[in-house]
Amino acid sequence: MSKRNAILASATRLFSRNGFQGTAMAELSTITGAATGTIFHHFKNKEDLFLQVLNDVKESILDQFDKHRQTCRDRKGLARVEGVIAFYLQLAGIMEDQFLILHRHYPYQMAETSPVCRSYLESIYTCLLDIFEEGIQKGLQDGSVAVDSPRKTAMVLFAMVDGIVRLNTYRVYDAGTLYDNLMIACRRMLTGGR
Amino acid sequence: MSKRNAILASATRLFSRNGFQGTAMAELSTITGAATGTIFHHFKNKEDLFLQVLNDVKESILDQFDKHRQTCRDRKGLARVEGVIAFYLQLAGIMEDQFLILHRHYPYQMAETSPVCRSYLESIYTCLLDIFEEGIQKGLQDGSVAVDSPRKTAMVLFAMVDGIVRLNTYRVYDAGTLYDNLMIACRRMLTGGR
DNA sequence: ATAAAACCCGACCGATCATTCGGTTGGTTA
DNA sequence: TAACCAACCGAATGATCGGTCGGGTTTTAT
Repeated sequence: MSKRNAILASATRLFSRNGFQGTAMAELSTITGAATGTIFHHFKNKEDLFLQVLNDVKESILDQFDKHRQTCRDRKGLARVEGVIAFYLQLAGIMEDQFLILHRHYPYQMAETSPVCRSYLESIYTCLLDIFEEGIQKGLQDGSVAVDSPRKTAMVLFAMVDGIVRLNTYRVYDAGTLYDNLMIACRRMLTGGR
Repeated sequence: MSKRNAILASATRLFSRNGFQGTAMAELSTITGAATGTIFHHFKNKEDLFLQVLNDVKESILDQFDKHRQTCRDRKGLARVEGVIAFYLQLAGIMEDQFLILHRHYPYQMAETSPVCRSYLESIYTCLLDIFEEGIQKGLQDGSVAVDSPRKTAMVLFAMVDGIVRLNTYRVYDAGTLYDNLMIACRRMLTGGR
């Protein structure tokens, strides 16, 4: 692995675990074995490094969901949405650091002044909401789903799943034991019972 | 207002907006007009100050919900839960800073080493979940709610509402327009249609 | 009135921070 | 061979950080 990529990988872990302000360039230097000068050779400053990390996060998440989207083309709408939720929970476990960064404040704060940052976040959330909505739309056609506003329902659904992931990483409660209840809740929300 | 309380109030705002590491004692000193020596006279260090802030957050939130609990004694279970959600959304708007602190990473990180911090967080979440569960239990008795596990349903419900509050403060999307959909989702989750 | 206690001040300290800079290396091109 | 360049290094820098300290002022109790 090139030094640049090693820096990027370690930065992802440090930023997600300790936050932006909580991550020292000196620590990153120690961990990666790269001199501080090397880090600033590859990235013009700390913010730039963070942006590159966020870009990687965006690309890997979008990539994963693009792949997943193709595995459930033929399913019914409701089953598709359920599949997306299961995949989201699974991915949040595998790509813990990437999801953790999205649960921190810094990117959203940065987004208010940096259009690039904002566009990365928008890409991610738009993609996720689109996938949820896609499943709902399909469900409306095949009759497995009955809701008023597909987009808004997708938003509420996403808030629920993401909320559980967040409370899980913060150790407020254990998401594993909630899986079944989450699925039941999802089904009820989308079908209105029956 | 005493200097101590002025410091506490400003610290709440700074910690919530800029985070723990992002808040400088010098800035707090400037804003409150208290010398840094004065701040450290009242609070033994930055962490202690944060704990006091968190304690205040806990007490004010618990206080608000205790008051609210008494205004809906006679309502049916389902209506009670809906009332709690509406109250939660309203409160998250009014007490923005307090809720924002609970959406930051720092308290949960601190909770892993500080039992005091952990107990504050536990008090808050236990109280909130209890209120949700209470409504669900009542609903099971009066027939307005039909679910399997009241506690777990309360967790999923809370994750949904809190998730929306979070995505709202991060400006990912606007919670105001989702109010109706949220309520519908809640009702479906609890009744299973019908 | 007076002593004690509590409150308040801001200059100061050592540590740590992000960032810079002068210089070395190894591979590529002319 | 000579010139070049991107990758790499780490000591040095100035700013900023949390926290201390010695001394002053106000409040309280007796």
